[in-house]
Amino acid sequence: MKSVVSLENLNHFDIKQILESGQVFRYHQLSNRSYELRAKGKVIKITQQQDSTTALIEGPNLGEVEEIWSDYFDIGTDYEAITNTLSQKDPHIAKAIDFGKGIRILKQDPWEMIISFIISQNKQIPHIQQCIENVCESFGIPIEEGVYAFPTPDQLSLATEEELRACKVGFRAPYIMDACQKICEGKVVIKDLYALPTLEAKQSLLQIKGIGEKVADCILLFGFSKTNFFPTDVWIKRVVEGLYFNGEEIGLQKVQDFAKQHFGELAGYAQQYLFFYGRELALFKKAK
DNA sequence: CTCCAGGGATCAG
DNA sequence: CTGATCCATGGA
Repeated sequence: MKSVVSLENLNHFDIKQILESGQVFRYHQLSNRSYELRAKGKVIKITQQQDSTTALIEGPNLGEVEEIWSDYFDIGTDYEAITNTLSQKDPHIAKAIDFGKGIRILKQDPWEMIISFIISQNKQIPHIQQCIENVCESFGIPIEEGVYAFPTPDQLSLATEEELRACKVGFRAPYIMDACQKICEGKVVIKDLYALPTLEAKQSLLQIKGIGEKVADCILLFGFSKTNFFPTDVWIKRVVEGLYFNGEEIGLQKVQDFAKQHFGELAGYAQQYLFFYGRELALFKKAK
């Protein structure tokens, strides 16, 4: 049965900016302020109303539980305070925030983040999205016609390497298998990672093949709300070098060090604003 | 055709 | 420890 949930009294909430800032993959635009989103085992249509302070969430079998979605969209976090603090750091981040002040960092499923960002390495965003859909179709349970839930660890652990390669994940197939194995055997325990000190949580994730510095940071930021991490990919590196170092190539490590000391505990939020700003305006494209 | 993508594992020095 | 090379796949 069709049901509707509404999020009200929203601020710092722009559905386009939230979904298109690179943190989430299973969505597509339906119309101007309306998107289909596949998350939490559901397919929803989310539409931001004209007044911008209300968003309607529609879909089958949503139940009456609004908390699920207000948690997912991080409604409890005070973005006014975050953006005020960050904007005072320097004019560049202030401009990036002004450009994308409706961004929020979603609270996504950690397991889905693990697999999604393993797939993401050395791929373009549309390819990542396609591969994830392939994996869901092959191993997830159907939600509705033609749409499948993200497979659980148990479900995905049944996949053979050949079946995974058929999903076009290429050399990442063994990485996915290793992630399934370590989660299912309890070598990496997702629930425990929330409580662990952030660096220990990261060390745990780094045991999984295919998870390195950047992928681990994405998983921690988007799946575990560890908002002090600053995932540094080729894009954010170029943006930081372009804005803060006059376009000079200072290297990955120095970009990370700079972000950590400059943005401190809010580095993860800063990364989202800078990523969306740099990517949306196509600033600092390839070096040559 | 060549180059590269929200990188990481592996190998060479 | 740092740097080069390889890894599938698809689009520019």
